[in-house]
Amino acid sequence: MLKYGGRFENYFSRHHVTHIICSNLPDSKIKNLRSFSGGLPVVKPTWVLESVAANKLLSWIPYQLDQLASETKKQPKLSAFGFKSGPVLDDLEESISGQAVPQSGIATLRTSCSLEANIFGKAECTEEVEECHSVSDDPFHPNAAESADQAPTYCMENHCEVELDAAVVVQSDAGYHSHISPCQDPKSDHNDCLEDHIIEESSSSKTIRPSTTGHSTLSDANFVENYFKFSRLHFIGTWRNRYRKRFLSSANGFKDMNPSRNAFATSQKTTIIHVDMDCFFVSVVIRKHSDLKDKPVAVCHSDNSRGTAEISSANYPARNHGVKAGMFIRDAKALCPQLVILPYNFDAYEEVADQFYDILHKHCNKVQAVSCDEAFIDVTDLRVEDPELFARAIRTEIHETTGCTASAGIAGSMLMARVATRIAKPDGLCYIPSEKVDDYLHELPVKALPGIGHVLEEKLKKKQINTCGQLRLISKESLQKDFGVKTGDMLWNFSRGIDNRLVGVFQESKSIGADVNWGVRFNDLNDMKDFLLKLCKEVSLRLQGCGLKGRTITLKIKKRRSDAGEPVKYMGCGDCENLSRSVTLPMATDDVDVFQRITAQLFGYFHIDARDIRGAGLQASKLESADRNMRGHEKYSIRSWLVSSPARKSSMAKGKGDQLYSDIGPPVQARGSFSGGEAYVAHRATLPALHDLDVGVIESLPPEVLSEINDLYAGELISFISKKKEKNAGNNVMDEEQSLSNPLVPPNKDFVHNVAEKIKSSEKEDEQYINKMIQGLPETSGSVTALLPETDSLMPSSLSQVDSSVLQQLPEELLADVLESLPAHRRPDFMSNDVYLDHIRDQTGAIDFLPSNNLWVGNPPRWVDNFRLSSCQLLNRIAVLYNKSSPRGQFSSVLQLIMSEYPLDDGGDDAVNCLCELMKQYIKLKIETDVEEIYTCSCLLRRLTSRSELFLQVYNCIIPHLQAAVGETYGGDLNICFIE
DNA sequence: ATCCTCCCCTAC
DNA sequence: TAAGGTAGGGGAGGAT
Repeated sequence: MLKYGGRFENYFSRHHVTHIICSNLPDSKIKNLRSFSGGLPVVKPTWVLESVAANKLLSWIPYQLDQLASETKKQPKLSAFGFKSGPVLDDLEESISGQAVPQSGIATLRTSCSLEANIFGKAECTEEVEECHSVSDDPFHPNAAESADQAPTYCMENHCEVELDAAVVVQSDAGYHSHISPCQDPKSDHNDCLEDHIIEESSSSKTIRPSTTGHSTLSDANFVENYFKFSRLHFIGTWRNRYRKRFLSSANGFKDMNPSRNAFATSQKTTIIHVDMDCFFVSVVIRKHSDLKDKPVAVCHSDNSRGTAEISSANYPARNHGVKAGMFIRDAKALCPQLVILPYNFDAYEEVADQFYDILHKHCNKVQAVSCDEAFIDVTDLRVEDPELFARAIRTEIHETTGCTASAGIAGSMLMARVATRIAKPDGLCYIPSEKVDDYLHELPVKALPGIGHVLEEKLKKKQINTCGQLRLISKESLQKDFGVKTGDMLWNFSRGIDNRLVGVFQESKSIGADVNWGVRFNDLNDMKDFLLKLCKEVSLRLQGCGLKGRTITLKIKKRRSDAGEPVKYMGCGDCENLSRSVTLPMATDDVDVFQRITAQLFGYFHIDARDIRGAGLQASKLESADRNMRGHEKYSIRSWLVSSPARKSSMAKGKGDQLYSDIGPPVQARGSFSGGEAYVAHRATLPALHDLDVGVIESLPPEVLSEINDLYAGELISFISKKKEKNAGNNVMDEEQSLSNPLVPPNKDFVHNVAEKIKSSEKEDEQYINKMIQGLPETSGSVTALLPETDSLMPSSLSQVDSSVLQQLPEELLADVLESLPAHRRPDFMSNDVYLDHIRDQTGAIDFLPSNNLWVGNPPRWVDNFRLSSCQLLNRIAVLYNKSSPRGQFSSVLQLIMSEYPLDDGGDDAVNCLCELMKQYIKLKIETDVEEIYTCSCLLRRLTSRSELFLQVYNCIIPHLQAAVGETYGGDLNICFIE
């Protein structure tokens, strides 16, 4: 902002700016902005999309100025030609006045969108500013630079305790009683003492806890962060990632006992050992307190015997009283009043799990981790003489090292090894030789088979199937019919002890996500928005922690069932409907802002009352490594754009250019994607020959794009252009004059120069056309049609080539002329009707453009994934699909798609008009019900202007329309500018 | 036929 | 009060 200096002052007054919405400025700059603007209210809401990088935007500005200046030269007094007053006219008139258009290109930043009317209530300007400050205090806010350092959770490494303890000290938040565990204090030896201690901690935490923290999203600003710290399920769920980092990223601790015998493996009978620690969470916590081992102990967050805290793990003495994992503490205490409740000690779990796996890896190179306390090892290759002896040795070592017991099962398959462990528990060993599989399985309850949970168990029960023996009586076909092909197959195999899975097959992550389904309560949608942002942040961090990016983003919402009351479980989610929506992007991302946008969009699909939300989760799937993603990016590079698509190249090649400005180029995101000499050598041969390029088009590209293309041609492009210009200098006197006389026109981006180039390199009819144009073309057709090469008519070949906003401002008679003179057969299928309808609607006021109130969008159809369509094709498709009108979705998702992946090159006027019409109708449709969606659209659209002339046109057409609609609907005439 | 999304189920 | 996460697999049904 400071770059533009004092010009801003003029800018604010000239445009009657009343509010400033800014998305991406630090507070210090906001202060400056306020003073520049003479104290205008600055709104910095969290929902504002992050704006396009200033350098990208600015790269297009000279280009736009070019066009403006050229047009205004030819049409100095637009009103004289009967143009109706309107934004287009205003824009043009303003630029004619010369000095009003700053060279810095601020004009292109000007835009209008006044949504505070809806979001904040427009009367409370001062409060908006306050809101702005409170938002910026949020550590999760994108503007809070330090937020990345405050990453919570275990995913980071093993610093958990340090971080948490620090948090306790710094925040004076004594709520984390479970980490002030008495078990960490070797002096606390007595049971009574332990209990006292815990009770004391619990009660003290109650009194000390600041009022700002709490048990729900309503009362704790850092709820998500804290929640994961304290969640046992989160610990379990994320453990595998930590394990991978520790044990699979290096050969550390691995030992191949007998590599030379691998060759015999095939002839060897497989031997698998399943090792499982006994009641892990309890054992670890009491491992140094032998006096507790015979007493009933359970691990739980709370010792409040009236409460609904869940027992996570109970030792065998407790189980003997009927205490089970998952039970509410009040029920457990009812069954066993003397039950000792101990808090979690996640760090201890981590430590013991490491010891456990150190031991396994030390003895065997084929280890498959199931969880922190359970693993399979394949000892076939070790050719141990006595697997039982081997397993016993491991169990002993585990016990000696960790102070906790482990049970083990030995069998010929993972399935049977697991069944064996189940029999062996607690603290035992069981070997099931293959000939005894049937004996063990016959009476085994089906629920004991892996993959059969309570639902499947119930279904089987209904069919009188309780044991594996009974299950075997059912034919495979019947099982597959009732439970599906794979599940039926699994049931059939497992009931016979058949399991062909292999130990140690490393699996890549397929998805990464974060869910919170406890303590989730919202008063309104702003609460939800905040919460979703935190989820986005969390998922983004987790992805980055794994070096992955995701293409599919899924939002899950738990919605209270209408008949469900407050859940039995304190702050639980209760009986909920589970909803989920996903979007697949063509480019994988780990960008929190992208997540935020998409998430907001997905959330919009649910149309849900914030007060009914009981939980939410965000997941990224279709994962790609961040590195691979970079390489994939090259697909969208300028090089590939140049070499891969004849259709695109053709419009840049001379003699074929339909539109001088149409082929603006590939997405700016492709910049810098390749510059190495090798790439040049490899691809130079496939580039179009220099003399095939249309110099005018090349020259009109933004400098950095031009520079990149120049690199492609090893620097020959620039000199080629210079030579070409010298050669043509004599014929371009007029250009020079115009260029000099208009200080706004950068010399190397002169529109008329391009036209002259066009003349030089075009066929005869083009020359004829341009001559006509210079002689005094009717200005009525506007800028776009003026650029069209018409060989036999001054009229555009179809209305699709006309900027409809210009068209609408034509004097009525002229419009009628235009419409009538069009050859009907040249109208594009989907567009001509739209424009006609606009015209007719003006006269009759009757025809509804929209087939229904539903606009297609939602997930992209498959062609989006598979092809790189030109934006023109894309928009055609959008229009077609739009008219088909499948009932769901928001337009912003289409724009999002366009922005994130499409090479915005050959839009063409069809695309412009199509999108303009779509947008107008969409605005009309949504302005009252979902103004934020409209806002999102306009923001996306605006970002696209920096990438494509096509969207610049659409944007210029739409914004006045939007402004009018906002004014009409909300009665305001706010003029708000977006500042990068 | 094959893929996709939106669920549900399962395991720890 | 209490911290009901995470991830893979599969099925139904629809789109291509």
